[in-house]
Amino acid sequence: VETSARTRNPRGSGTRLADEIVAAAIALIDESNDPAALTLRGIARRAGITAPAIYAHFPDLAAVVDGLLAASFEELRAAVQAALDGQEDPVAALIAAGRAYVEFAWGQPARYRLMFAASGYAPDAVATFTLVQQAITNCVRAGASASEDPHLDTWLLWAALHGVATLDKPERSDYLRLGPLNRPAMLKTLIRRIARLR
Amino acid sequence: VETSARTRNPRGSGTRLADEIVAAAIALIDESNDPAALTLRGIARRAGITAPAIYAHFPDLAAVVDGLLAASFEELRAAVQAALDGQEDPVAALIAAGRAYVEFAWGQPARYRLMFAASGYAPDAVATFTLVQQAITNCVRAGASASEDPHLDTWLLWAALHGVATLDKPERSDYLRLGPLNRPAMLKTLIRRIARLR
DNA sequence: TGTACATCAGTGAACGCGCGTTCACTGATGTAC
DNA sequence: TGTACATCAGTGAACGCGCGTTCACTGATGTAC
Repeated sequence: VETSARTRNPRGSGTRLADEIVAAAIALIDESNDPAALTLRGIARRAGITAPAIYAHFPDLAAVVDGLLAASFEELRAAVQAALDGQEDPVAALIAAGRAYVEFAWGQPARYRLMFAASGYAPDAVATFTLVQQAITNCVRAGASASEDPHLDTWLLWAALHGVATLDKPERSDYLRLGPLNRPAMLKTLIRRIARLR
Repeated sequence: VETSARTRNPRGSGTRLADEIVAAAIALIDESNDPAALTLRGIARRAGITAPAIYAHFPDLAAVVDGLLAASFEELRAAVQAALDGQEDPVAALIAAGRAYVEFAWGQPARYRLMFAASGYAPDAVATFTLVQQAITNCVRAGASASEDPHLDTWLLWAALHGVATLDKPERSDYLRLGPLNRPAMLKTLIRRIARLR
């Protein structure tokens, strides 16, 4: 809830409030950790405006959510890209990319779930998929992976990362009586086996 | 929506309507494919009773959902158990179990998502986890798996299956431009690599 | 066998709430003269 | 430089809806006599 009065945007502000609305939606779902909290009125409250003001920028609630999803997929892609850029060695790069992916999901679990619960997510995910596929291909070229089908193996790896991302919220794992598991090492093992790293 | 008049349950019916209410909740989420459809009024409509009648059997909506979750985890465990029982060879058994797990999720995706979105799911999942761990251990004993830590590998496999279960709804995969992937073979490959089958 | 009655599974009306969306409006800002 | 005015970002009240939950009740069923 915003207390101080909002200063109204200047005349030709164009998409400025639109961006603020999407940012408010992101903050709302990330902080409440509950996709059901994503209501038009809730977003408006978070943005410090009244609900009808949103209609000047989006036709309806679904359009705001679309904006949130587009921004989130781009954020995910950028996180994976940054992880890849930070490593010289192709194996280290692939593992860093996997870790970045999972950490994005752990960092904002409700938003991540929403991204992949929506039925039309795939086009937005292709860019990230391509990054991972290229990372595996780089491992193969360097002689570090025995993958015979990087495309298929990217798919398998993606599915596994998605599973870790959504199943293994660290605070839950105690219930599964997993003992003192070493999470980074586990993730590395998973990536090594699926991507057939040597 | 039920049209004909319901015949009222006999006197000492005990948990009978309670079971019918849970069954109605399951039918509702499975058919609507939308967790938001799980409302108390919706469940009552589906069960052919009025909403207040539910309160004689459950304290509130959350209790009905708890009943749905308990029944669903038992259904999942039974499906995996049945798959294991149908195979002599331990490797075939493990693969059949993985397939049964994923098919349960594909068969009722909204319900499966709800099962693992709830924060306290883990105790209910332990029984199934134990089955898979035993299946891997059987492979190791038969000399068919190189796993050195079946508990850890069960965890990795579970996460991967969960990822396939929730990411790879078949009707979506075309968006990801996966081409004509052979799903059963993919799943088998994934299980083989993670469980280190020979 | 027949009748009065207690039981209790389920009903129907009502409540307050937050929701998405609409509509007429207000008032600060930039521009024309 | 000063004033009238058009623009338009955002407001406030209102709508109908489905929700969870409450309450007093009804009426078929089983039992006591």
